[in-house]
Amino acid sequence: MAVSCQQCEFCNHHSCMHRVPIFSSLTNEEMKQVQQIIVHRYYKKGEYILSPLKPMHCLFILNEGKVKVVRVNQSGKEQILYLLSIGDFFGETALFTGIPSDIVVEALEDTRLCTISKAQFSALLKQLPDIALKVCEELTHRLHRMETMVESLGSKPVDERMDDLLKEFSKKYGKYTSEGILIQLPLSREELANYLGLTRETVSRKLAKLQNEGVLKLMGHKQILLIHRKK
Amino acid sequence: MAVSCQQCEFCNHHSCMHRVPIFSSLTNEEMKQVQQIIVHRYYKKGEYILSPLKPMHCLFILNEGKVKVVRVNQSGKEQILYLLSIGDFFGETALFTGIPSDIVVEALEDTRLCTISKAQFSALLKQLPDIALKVCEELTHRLHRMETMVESLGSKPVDERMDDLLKEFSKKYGKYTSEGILIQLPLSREELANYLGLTRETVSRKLAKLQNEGVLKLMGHKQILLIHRKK
DNA sequence: CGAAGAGTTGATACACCTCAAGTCTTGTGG
DNA sequence: CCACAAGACTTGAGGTGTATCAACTCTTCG
Repeated sequence: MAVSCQQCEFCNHHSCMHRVPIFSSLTNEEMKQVQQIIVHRYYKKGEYILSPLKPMHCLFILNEGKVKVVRVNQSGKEQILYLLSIGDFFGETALFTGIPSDIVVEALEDTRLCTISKAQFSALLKQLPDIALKVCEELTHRLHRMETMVESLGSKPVDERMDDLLKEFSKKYGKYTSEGILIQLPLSREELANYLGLTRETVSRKLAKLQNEGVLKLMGHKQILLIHRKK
Repeated sequence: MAVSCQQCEFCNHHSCMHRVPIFSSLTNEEMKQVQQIIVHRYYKKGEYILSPLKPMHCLFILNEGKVKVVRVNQSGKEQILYLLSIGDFFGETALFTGIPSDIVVEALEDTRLCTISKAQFSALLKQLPDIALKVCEELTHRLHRMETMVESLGSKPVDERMDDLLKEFSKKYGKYTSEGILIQLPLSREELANYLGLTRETVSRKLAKLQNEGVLKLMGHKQILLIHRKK
């Protein structure tokens, strides 16, 4: 259950502002002001934060935890669009367009986030135009990310998509060890498949193949050790 | 060859401004001011407007014609990302991020566009913050479009992707006639394939199948008649 | 420790890709 | 305006890789 915590023990409001790119250009005074209108919310692992059945017209900014952003099509198949972490935001579609929300956002871990209502964010943008610039930058990065994903799904062979995924995950979730890079997987095999446009079985087989080739080592269901030399 | 036309016979500078969403909120006075810094360029059908070999750090706004925005991967395969028409812009990646340009933009028809240098656009955004808001809106629409494309390439069967393409094209390029919707195709079969993540042969076969089913009628290489009842 | 859920592996089917040959458009030049 | 050549498209045959279905094994967590 989501807990709203205008003043809660979990977080230092001041420090969390600094982690958010779209507010990075603000002065301390301005940040204090933004803190006034932020509502903190807390979600447990597995909870739905947003879905077409439960639309919320506000901007969500991730403060702690990880979420997946998913499209579910008519036949029930999921396509993962984003894996978001600290500093990332979502909910922009409802804020800047009239398009009804068609995404599902689910907490992959216990997650804490800041929310700002549409009305208050609009007012904020008018008052502190620098934020709009930062939002443009962030949106452009996101757009570039999606374009790369379109290229990948549309015209890259599956093996290459797997390599790219391992590269991405080693950067985002990997830790260097003496034997290689240890990746803490935030997704199940099925979710990996839904990210890559494949089936769970194919992902299994591809990972097994890479293990046989000595590229990586599967450590239980939730960790992968990338052997050095291959990135 | 690109022709720069600060004052040219092709275009009425004033009227073209009104067609561009990102400038739609401006007063006449402000529009006049924007017109001062715009450089018009003209490209012939088939010309490359932008490519990694010829990066240009400016915002491009389409005034007349159509362009395709493409990613080309190492093995030479093309993935079409966007088909842009009047009022659309591109070049935002170079403007808002430090990411080197990795797209190719090619004129599908004789094309006229407005360009604004990075420096002047930055100044403009500071001076007229409403523009930044409009840019956010447009970027969000583009992002939503790309997310739909990711969903489509990642988790929709090919037949459904074809249907979606026909729907999209009938809206963008179709004209109502007594027999159905006549689509003027801006793309070759190969380009359609590069848009859908398929091969030219598969597109041919799918279209032939739809023709056999009475859904559409192929009229030469560049037109499709969508028979009524099926959208 | 045990049960439920997640993952793996195998056999088979099928859809798309590849390669190749042939046909049709289209636009140009006579 | 017609003929023709080049390019675009279509069609066929065969191969490949991923999806599907099913049985089984392994992790994980209460």
